[in-house]
Amino acid sequence: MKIDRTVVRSLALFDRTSDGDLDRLLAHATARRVAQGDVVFAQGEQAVCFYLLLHGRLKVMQVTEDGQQIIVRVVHPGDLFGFAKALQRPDYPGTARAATDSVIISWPTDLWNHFVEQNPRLAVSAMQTIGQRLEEAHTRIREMSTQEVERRVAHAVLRLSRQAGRQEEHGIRIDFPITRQDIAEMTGTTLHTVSRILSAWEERGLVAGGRQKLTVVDVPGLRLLAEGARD
Amino acid sequence: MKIDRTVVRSLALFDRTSDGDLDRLLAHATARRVAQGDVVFAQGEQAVCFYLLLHGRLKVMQVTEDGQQIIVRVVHPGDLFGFAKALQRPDYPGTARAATDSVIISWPTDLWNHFVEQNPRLAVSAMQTIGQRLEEAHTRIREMSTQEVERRVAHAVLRLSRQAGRQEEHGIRIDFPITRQDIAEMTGTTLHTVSRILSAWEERGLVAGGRQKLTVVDVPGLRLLAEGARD
DNA sequence: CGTATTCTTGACTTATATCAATGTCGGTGG
DNA sequence: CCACCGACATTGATATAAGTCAAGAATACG
Repeated sequence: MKIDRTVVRSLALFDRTSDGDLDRLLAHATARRVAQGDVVFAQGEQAVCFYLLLHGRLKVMQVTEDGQQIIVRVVHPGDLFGFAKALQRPDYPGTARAATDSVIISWPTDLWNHFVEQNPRLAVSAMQTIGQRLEEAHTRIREMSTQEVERRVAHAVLRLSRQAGRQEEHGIRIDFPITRQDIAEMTGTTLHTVSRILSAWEERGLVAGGRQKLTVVDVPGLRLLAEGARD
Repeated sequence: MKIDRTVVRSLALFDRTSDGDLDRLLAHATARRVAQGDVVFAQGEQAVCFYLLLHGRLKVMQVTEDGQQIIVRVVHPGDLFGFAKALQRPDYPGTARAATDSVIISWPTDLWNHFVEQNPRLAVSAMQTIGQRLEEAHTRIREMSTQEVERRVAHAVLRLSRQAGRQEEHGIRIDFPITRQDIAEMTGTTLHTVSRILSAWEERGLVAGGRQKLTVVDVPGLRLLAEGARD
């Protein structure tokens, strides 16, 4: 599949990369379409490639030994993912599955160190990307340690509306199919609790739900909840 | 204060750094002693320096708007910390406090990008360091999402005994002063619950406690608990 | 249409937080 | 050197948020 250079060029990751360097990077890259539900790589697999999402959405999941599942993160267009080599790991720590039809680029992992060493500015960019991800993880830890479930869910939904929201007539619609179960796995709770919370919010006119759909109707109202307003 | 080059040389971070490069790095560095309880940098402060811990232990903490505190991580000798610039942040996201008398090296933040760009192999090392930290964070998220408090505490204690343990007559002693409150803030629970759990463990001969002290007596036993053995 | 997900809702249980009181250690200063 | 004080720890009683169990309804899809 042909790589659309204008799309790649516009990504923040390559802000400071020269056209020449970009060409050299793309020379070794492969683009690929993945259909909704397809797995890009599975937990425990040998890490043969690292990836960049051009279009669509992916969910990265982990399963624990006892079969419990959590969503580690949602991959948005422009995000690097599956860079196990940066973590000194031979295998992928999670499974990446397309939440909607998507387009990805991949490189062989062997090239990671090479690219980073040849291309220090890219190294800085990549490091900032990972750094941001680390900060997100710490935010999540902080929320899970100190906040009750409803606030955590409120934060998660607001984050999704920011990162994957599309303005629609009645509010901001999360632009990919997402289940209550997904939200539960993102916030460390159960689908039952999420369902109850969303029902209550719908009652109060904060959101509008539906099967695998979610639209935030009243952003300020939700934000108030997220910031921990008492009653 | 004079920098001990042999100590620095032995760190994994500089594995692949040449002697010449190392000299150049250290030329701009400042070493400093910090006493127990001292703050190296505070949450929200302008990030003027980034640091490397040579000796001792630090706790990195965050306080939420509503005053709750969590321990983001424990810094061990050889760890980089306070590299806010890698996260594109102007300020420190947390507070670093010496848990015991420590020795640190610092560099001005301005030099971070410079060093990384001049020194691609260091970039790779640094990225691996951050990557490992990311993975630790994900582990913590996974544990908080899926495991009950006792298992989380067991994991936290085992991790500490691995990273900061010193073999003693009756077991592996955590080699810096640590309170029940600290453990609570590391696992997202309360000091009461931690106290109850540790008392129960002491009863069963798994650990030996004491004021700001903790010794793991029966590692396999604790590990069994951590892995989630039913009764 | 029927079949399979996804979602809702109610009743019940339980882990863990909260509230409250008391105990103990270890350093400081009189 | 001893007494006292503040920080840390223990432990019981009670409250409650959220999980579990169970059943059914709605929606999408083949």
